[in-house]
Amino acid sequence: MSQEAEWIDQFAGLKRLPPDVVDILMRNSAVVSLPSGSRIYGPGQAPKSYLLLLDGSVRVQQISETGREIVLYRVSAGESCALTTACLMGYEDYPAEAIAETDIHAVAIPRTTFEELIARSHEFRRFVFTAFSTRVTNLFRIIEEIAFSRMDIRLAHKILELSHGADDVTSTQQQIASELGTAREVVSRIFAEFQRRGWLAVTRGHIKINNRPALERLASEH
Amino acid sequence: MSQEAEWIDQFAGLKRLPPDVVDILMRNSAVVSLPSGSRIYGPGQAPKSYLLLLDGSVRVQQISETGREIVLYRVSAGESCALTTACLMGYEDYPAEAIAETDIHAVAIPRTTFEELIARSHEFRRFVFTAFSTRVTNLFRIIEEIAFSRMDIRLAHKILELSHGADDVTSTQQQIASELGTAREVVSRIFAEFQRRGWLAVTRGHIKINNRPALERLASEH
DNA sequence: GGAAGTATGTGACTAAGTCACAAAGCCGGA
DNA sequence: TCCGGCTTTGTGACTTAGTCACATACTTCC
Repeated sequence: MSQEAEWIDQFAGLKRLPPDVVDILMRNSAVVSLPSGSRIYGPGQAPKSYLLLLDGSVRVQQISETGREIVLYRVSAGESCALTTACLMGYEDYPAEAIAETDIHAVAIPRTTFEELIARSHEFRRFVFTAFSTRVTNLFRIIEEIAFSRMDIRLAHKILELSHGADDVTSTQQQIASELGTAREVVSRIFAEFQRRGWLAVTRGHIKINNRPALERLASEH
Repeated sequence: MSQEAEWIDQFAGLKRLPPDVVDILMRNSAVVSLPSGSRIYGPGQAPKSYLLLLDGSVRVQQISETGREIVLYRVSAGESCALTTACLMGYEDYPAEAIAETDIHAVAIPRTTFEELIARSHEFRRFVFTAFSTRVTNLFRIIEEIAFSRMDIRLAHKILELSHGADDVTSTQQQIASELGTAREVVSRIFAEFQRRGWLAVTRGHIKINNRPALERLASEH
């Protein structure tokens, strides 16, 4: 129980749950582990429980018939698979694919327990709906980006995002292309231009940022 | 009250609500009317209540800085503004814009009542989450289309959708371009090609379908 | 009938995606 | 250590999509 009391602290939105609700949550949830690379949900693999991620990272993406991919969002430690849950509750098939990017630990809440928590607790509702709206807002942003933004701007943005403030990014061009839903050749050509300008140094599987302000300036153009 | 009892029948998912829940719903909701063209939500104009559309049609769209638009989805009579509501409950700003396409009548449920209904009724939760997952599924489909589909295929698809089974569509090329998030010139050129093939006849503000099977064949190429 | 406003067509150009293939880097085994 | 196979990256040639500028055509209404 003390171990369980620990995990709940990872979720800011759940800290204020009343004790009886915490009790229901604890009794009916389980901590699960999955190895890196496992497919958590996908078409024909409907979600069965609400997941709260304790550790690791989950990538949610769509794959086209021609094999091109686009990353819709990531679920990180301390977050929940909010949209999946909507599909779970609406009994709809989940049309995207969720892949564990690292080994992960998560709390699994069965559908019936999830419903009970929703019914009982204002705080839990708030937690769930806030997660929803964050994801939906983010999806809207992605649609806007794909439809209206230039690829060089999106790429500058993505490199800065992947760098986490450091100057080195370890990723292949194909992986970055998949993040953005474009073709590898396009990434290669834009990188060539960025290198020509002295903003980056690109080697196999690796990008070094040499002029962060320039990238930030370009990224902010949208 | 009999008038109110009528509107609830328009929503298949609400028919089985228990009487006490119906009572709460009736006491705390109001039927509102808005003229065609009114902006219902938008950035800086946060939703204040959950809307159930009785009559008319609402277009939810995004507008880029350069003025290009894209339609995300429509809310029709008998449906709810599900995504908006998530933002309402999550207290996040709604990043898209909802416009009444026709004069509309809708039932407005205040946030606090909405929460009470969610807490009390399994059927109401089911109704809300089903609407939610339908919208999210649809957003995923749009992202896939924008990112991976050819414009001629998307355009064929859209014309068939706008035709509602008839052979005439009344719409300007600019309106169709906005639906698809592309530029008017692109629509004009693809129409030129469709006309060359004898599939369409295009006049000012009007499209006549002359070869529906051909359009369907192209649209189904996905 | 003409003016103003709206809608459509088109050329020239840039950006992005596709296809085919070459070249370079990496890794493991002989 | 060197070689072969695999992965990653680069590039030319081409198609598709979006942008900009402007011409032309249709409508409406005075």
